[in-house]
Amino acid sequence: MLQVQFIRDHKEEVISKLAKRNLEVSELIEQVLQLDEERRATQTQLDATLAESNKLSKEIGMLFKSGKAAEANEVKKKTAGLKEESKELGERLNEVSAQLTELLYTLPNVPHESVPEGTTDEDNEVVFEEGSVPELAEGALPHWELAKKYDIIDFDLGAKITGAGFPVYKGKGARLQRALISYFLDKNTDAGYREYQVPHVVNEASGLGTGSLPDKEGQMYYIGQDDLYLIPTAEVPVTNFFRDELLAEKELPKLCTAYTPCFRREAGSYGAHVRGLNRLHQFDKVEIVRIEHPDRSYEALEGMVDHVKGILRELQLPYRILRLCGGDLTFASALTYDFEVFSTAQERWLEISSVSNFETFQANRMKLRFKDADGNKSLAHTLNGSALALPRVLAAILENYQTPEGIVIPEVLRPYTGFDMIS
RNA sequence: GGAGAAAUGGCAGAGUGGUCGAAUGCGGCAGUCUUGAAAACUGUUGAGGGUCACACCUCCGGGGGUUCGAAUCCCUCUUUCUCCGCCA
Repeated sequence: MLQVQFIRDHKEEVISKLAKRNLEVSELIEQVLQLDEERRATQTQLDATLAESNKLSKEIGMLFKSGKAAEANEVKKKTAGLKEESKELGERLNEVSAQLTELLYTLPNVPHESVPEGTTDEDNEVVFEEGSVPELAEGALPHWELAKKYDIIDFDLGAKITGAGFPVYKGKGARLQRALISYFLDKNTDAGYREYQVPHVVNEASGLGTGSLPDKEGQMYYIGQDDLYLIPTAEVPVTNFFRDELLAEKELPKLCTAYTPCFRREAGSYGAHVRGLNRLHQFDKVEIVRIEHPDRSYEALEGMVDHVKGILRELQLPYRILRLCGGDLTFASALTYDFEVFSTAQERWLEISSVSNFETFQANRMKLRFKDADGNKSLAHTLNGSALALPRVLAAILENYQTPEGIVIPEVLRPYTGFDMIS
């Protein structure tokens, strides 16, 4: 959520920068500013009314104490109107504030200046590319065929017990999955991230904090009976550790990593591009989250990008990095780098990580602040990234490492799998 | 799931209707003393809104109510603890 103060001070800048997201918000901004003014005016009126009745109450208290009951009762009469007035003003204030918040919730984050113009994923800017695409032998298969051939992932079994998009990993497939999780977590903790295991369901406040709620697309699974949401990513529980916190400046940065399953309804996405592991309702992901000082958040973002690079390099997968254009940027993000691996048998790029700086957007929603040595309080910056999302990495490994003899396990994973080949 | 108790500032912990944003202790910060440090002593130290700055307003788990006035009384929700039941 953008800060009202910021919108007030940088109105034109907000409008022109949001135009990068192909949004025309000048009217909305006017409404916001108008509501904000009304809110403050109402607050001032309410404060004055309350001040007056506080004064009278004290007077009554004094009179009663000194035994002047008659005079006290006389003063009492004066408070009736004030009470009515403050009640009305209070209701109006709540209403205006709610309207303002609702409007602010509809405004996405202001893109960073380096975000390229554009409307779709076609306009994303390739900023880096590395690794070579392996030459596959004749008869190379897509991962869903390989999964069947070696009996390591069972989509039908998952469909039977749950539904489409909930695969069952079997035998060496399950073991490889576990190996990847351990490997990623080790890489992250080696880089200074503290490991967490977190709940896989969150409450509404947490969803609002990261911008996952309001959930207009119905992306999250909702458990109505208990008013909880299945997490779409570990970002939600982990970032919300710090909701309503006032950190000391020296506590920054906070580096966290967590493995969780992720649940996404993905309503309306069907077709060839969602085959196999390409898009699932439940998948595993290891996430990294950072809470940063505003002065260092972009440095941190680049550091996260380098970190993910290092992992892909070790796995020896061909990958590229995209800087997302304004039209493709997610709601809360100011700047996002997507990582894609090349899946050889499908001959397409698969997104396996998304690394973003949210600046103060989430911090403002969740009141995540820090205090410097002089006692000044500021919103912190939040960042996160996948390191990494499992299923597509698995898909790429299966496809890129296939040989006529079987699937070769990447060197770095062998200590974790305990085998070097799936055949 | 049933019965009971509790939730106060960074922490501990007073406060049961009136000048309480809240005693006291610890912690933090600043100073005195000291070559330096510790100890001791002195001062200071919650958050949000609002203002050029004051004033002023709000906040004692969340929400609602009673009252001229609520940390204090009532209702409700959440969480924690104790006991019982169930259970990986």
